[in-house]
Amino acid sequence: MNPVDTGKSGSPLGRRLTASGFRFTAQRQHVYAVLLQKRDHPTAEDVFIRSKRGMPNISMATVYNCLDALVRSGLARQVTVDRGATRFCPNMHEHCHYYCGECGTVFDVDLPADAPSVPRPKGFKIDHYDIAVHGMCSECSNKKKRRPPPLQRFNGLTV
Amino acid sequence: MNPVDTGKSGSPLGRRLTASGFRFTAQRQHVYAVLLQKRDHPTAEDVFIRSKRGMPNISMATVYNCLDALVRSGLARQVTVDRGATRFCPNMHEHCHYYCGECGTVFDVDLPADAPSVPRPKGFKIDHYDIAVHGMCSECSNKKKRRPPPLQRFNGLTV
DNA sequence: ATGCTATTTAGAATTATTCCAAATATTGAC
DNA sequence: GTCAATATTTGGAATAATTCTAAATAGCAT
Repeated sequence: MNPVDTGKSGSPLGRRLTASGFRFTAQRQHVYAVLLQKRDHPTAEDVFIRSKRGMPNISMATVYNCLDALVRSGLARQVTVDRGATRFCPNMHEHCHYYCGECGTVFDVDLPADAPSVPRPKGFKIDHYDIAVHGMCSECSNKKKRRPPPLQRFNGLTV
Repeated sequence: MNPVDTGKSGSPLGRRLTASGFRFTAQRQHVYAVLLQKRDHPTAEDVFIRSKRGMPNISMATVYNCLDALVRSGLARQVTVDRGATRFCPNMHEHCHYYCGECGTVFDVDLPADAPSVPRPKGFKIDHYDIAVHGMCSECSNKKKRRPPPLQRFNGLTV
């Protein structure tokens, strides 16, 4: 069915959860499937809405719980590129996130093998690192070029 | 007075703000001084509390506005290492943030001159990038080693 | 099948941030 | 320096994001 796993208890998903001390539940399986299905870095609320399609009674609290379990089990990553809702990403390859401050899109770019390793301060135990690149995607820069004037500042907010 | 600037209108601060289309105000000057004073990556609320010491009538909305203006003027950076309140950092050198998931501390580590540059996808205009290293600081790892058992899981939260 | 305990649920509660409208302050022009 | 134009500040309300709670349910080891 799904490109990656989403299987029963003996599946990678089930094993990962169990190995991290979590139980394998229908909700976690479903939320994980939802994450894999559309890799557009959805927020918890996005995941909630998508999850309800196949599991109408799932609750927001459960979605948060499942996402946490997935993150703690190494099956997904939290993406906090800016203020506002946290997003989630099931891509566990070493990659960085490109964030367009115009339209809010986030996309992955795999890091080259000769990864830009980070300094390791004495005593600090590194779990993982996140690289977020902020800027403007090509679509948005094109739009900007065409329509330059209609731009005003209200209370420090550019609209 | 302050190690960096914080001066009057002709100061770096004033010039930076003006160059970005912002006005130079006492509140922005004060908030910036507060940021420089204790570089522990305070949240907006921390900044609010600290700012009230020298400027008792400043409001939370103003603190947000000032912090935004500073960020947009290139005088401070937003630090979003995890869910929860955004933090602020006046260190504009190229550096990365080390975040201890145990105690929540964030500290800076300057990047070596031969910086780990990131890929530049075609058409994407890079403004800046953030590197957040997640793990456990030395203090916390020491504490953990000494007291290993008292650790329980409540609703997916490790306490 | 049974018991222990994690998980789920709905909704309340909390936290973080943004919005609003009126008062005030800054800046540039005269 | 005065004035007008407009950005900023304020306090409070409103919204958004996340966490908490207690009771019902379900997973897993025995």
